Amino acid sequence: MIFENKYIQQRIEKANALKDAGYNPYANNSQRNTSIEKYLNVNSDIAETETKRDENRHYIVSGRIKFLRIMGKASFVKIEDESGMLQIYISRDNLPEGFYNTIFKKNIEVGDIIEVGGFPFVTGQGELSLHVDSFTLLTKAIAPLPEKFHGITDKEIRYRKRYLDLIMNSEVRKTFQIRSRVISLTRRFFEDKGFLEVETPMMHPIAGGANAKPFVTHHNALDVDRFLRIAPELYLKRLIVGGFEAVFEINRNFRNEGMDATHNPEFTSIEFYWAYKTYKDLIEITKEYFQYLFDHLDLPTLLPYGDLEVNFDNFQEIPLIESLTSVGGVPVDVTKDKEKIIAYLNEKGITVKPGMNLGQLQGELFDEFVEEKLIDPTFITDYPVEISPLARRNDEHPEITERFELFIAGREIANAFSELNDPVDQLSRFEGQMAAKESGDDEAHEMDSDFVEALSYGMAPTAGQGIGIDRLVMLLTNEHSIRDVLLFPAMKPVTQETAEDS
RNA sequence: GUCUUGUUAGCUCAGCUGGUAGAGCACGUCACUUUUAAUGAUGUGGCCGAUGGUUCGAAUCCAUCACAGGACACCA
Repeated sequence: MIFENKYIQQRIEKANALKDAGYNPYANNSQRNTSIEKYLNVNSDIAETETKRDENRHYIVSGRIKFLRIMGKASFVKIEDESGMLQIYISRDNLPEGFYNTIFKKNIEVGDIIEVGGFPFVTGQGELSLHVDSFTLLTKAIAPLPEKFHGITDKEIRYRKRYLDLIMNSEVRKTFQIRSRVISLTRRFFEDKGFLEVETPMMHPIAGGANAKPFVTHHNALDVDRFLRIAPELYLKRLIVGGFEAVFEINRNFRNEGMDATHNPEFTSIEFYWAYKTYKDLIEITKEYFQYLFDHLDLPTLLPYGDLEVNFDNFQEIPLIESLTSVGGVPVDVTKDKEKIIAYLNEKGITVKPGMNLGQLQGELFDEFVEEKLIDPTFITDYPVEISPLARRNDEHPEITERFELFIAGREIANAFSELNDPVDQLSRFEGQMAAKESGDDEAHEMDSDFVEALSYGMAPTAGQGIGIDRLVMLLTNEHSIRDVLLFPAMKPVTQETAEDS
């Protein structure tokens, strides 16, 4: 039985006592006329007055009781709404006869949501407060809140019961407010640039656009399996074929893989595609985008991240092969030779899967020796074609692609390239991926012949980019686990749940 | 998936080399009309994550399992 806990029983009894006394413990007649933040702002002048009070002003505020200090015939209570915390002063003689002793002191407690009216005054300790002359219980909380000083620190409870985390930790609310603003600003930035926001399918017949294992579901009416999308890329490019010249989509992707500090099975990205542009233009718009975010979020461009400090005025641009040497310290002659790379990696105690090609090995070197050293924002450009199945080849150097990934604080934030629009090349790249899949790479890209057919009608030269919103928010809020920027991160069910459900 | 550390009251945590459980907050009762984690007095509260084992005796030792945190692997 869910309410068998004795503290909950006790509070249910209080709710019943209130009902018996004619007070609805779940009243629905809120008269609130200001937020706590506004109240504190509007009345900040009271401190300057001689009496430190103004009985001619009157406000009604609402909030959850966070602290309750009862001192005989008067009490101080701290209530919190979304905007902030306010101290209210309640004295017996300012409320109806008997209310203070028999209702307030007996049946109101921390966690309850109340509404009070009164006038502003400043206490002897100098705190702007509300002198209460009317008191209404709006919602009785029958479950006791966690301890008032330490709050709730158990990460498991914080993630599983995010509502408790939000009640107890106001800075958590702040993180999610920033997240919301980042998404809103991102939308506005691209709209202002003339991009059109579109919605493409979340359920795909072929899971394409990235290398990842998909979630599978079944469509009964058609009796076909569908894959939750791993990326919207191939649909957005179909729209470019259709004649839209600048589109973007902000939404969830799903990948059926491991979970850790930077991976959640569902995550949010923005992908945008821009016709008649190249990856060089994307570098410029990306810098502009970050500038825009920092301006509107009012963040310092020298941003702390854990022990690191990231300088957002210092965007770097380094070709991947060059970075292996200049950042990773790998000798130049090693970076261009398959056998030497394998020998070099082995020497460093790293074993590689047999049959890797030069591009994959260069990627391996990058992951191993470069990625974590890229602290200030760095565009790594010119990726090997073998590890870029959807990117356009460089006209002069067909073994590399017109692509970049943006790294910040040692982590990949964005992936972008001039799109491959040669349908014959695209077909053969898919075939190469098929071959890789045959030889055991179960995350190789699926053949999508409908997409190849779309390209065959002609896609204007286009540049496209994806940005991981969760990781971006982590960076901007100095959070180090993706779970701290997801309101409801994925969790394993606890045993009891599964037993009851089955 | 591997390694590692946790899981004790509603919450935050003690509990040493095995001898039937402790604190603070919260809650109950009493006192208190300017407090700031209010204070003082007093009391209630526990299947010590689950299941087995060792033992006269297990919160404590061992094994298995579950969940979580961290690290690694995987995820270009």
